[in-house]
Amino acid sequence: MSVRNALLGLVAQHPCHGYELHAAFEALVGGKENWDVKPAQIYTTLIRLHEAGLLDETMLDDDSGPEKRVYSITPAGRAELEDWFRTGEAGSPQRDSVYLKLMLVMGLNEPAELGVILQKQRAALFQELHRVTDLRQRCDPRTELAKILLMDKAVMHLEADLRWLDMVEGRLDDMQKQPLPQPEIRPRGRPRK
Amino acid sequence: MSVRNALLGLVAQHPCHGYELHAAFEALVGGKENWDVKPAQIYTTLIRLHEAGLLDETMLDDDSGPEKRVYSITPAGRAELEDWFRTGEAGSPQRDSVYLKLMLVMGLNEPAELGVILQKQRAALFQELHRVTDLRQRCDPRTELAKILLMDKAVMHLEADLRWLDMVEGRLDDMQKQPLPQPEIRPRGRPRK
DNA sequence: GGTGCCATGTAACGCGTTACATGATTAT
DNA sequence: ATAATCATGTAACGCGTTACATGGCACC
Repeated sequence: MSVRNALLGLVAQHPCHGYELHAAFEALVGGKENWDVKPAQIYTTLIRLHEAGLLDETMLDDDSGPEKRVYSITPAGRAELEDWFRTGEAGSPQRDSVYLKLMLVMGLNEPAELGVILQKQRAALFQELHRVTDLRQRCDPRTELAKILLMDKAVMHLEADLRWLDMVEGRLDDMQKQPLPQPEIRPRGRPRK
Repeated sequence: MSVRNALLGLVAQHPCHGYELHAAFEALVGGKENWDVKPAQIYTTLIRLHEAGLLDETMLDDDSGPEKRVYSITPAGRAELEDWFRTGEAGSPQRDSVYLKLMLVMGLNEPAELGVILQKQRAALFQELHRVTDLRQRCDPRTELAKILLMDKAVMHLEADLRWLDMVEGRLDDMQKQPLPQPEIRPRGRPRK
């Protein structure tokens, strides 16, 4: 959902065609390393924004290559953009695959796997942490402050993930004593009062 | 991508039909509060898993309601499940909408909006933090240890987000001195070496 | 025997990815 | 002229959500 809004915001700065917007988006988020948007998504999203009446579209044929669709923002688009700006978002809760793995493995009674999973997960997090801190070091603080902030956030989340893994490991023994939560299947028909 | 694997894992415990799996998934992740999977996704995902040869499907008509499709795991399915278990995942990098908002608003030269955005975001994070800590308090530590771990992770991430907002606020003045990163548009044709 | 709700799906759409198609431009 | 690569898309699919459809069960 963010790409859609980001495109609105970019077109709001000045009218653009798809290729420009792809490049602008990439510059905005600090390169493919951080967020690799594919051209296809740019183009299809622009079409939907146009169909929704948030962008105007006009064909332009300067004589420098293929015809371009140039988009500009409509009043409705600007309104939706302002709405987005003023809306706080709290990252959607708990879709944690590590948690799922642990629970499922416990259900399958393969306790030996538990250690392996935690180990692999820890390794992946460390590797990513290394990659990001590395990228961060290479940023020029005079011209890429924003990018640095992004990396800082990533680092903080990765560190939180690692601390959480420690917590989990500390409580593994306790957890193994608990059964998988059983689903509640209700009888059919109208509920008896 | 996790629903798919979670369903594999649940069917691996014992053969199931769609309704059961929906209930089992919900129990596994600790209720709609944490992860609200819609039945539609369960059913369509099961179909894809079957088409991919990871699940077997047989129709069952016990005389208690509509016919059910009962799924059981195939060897290929079990293999893919084990693969998933042994694979570490590091949450995909930086698709941060707050960052996007800040950058775009700065580009539009509406510096007054910056404070509003941070304020709304902080409010949303606090509210979510309150909701989660509340849920956590209500968990029974003797029977819902796993759920508590999930909540703890959510809390840690929300706290990280709030600390990051503080960092951002501290550097807002510096950031406003920097222009939007400009996209690089290359000339057409073959690059001159 | 209606009525309402529960169980089990199907259809249609939005977002995102991968693969492919088409024509333009330039180096050789 | 050819080949390479750039610029601009379209097509098809997976995941996820919302809305709708169908038929059985329980209750009045």
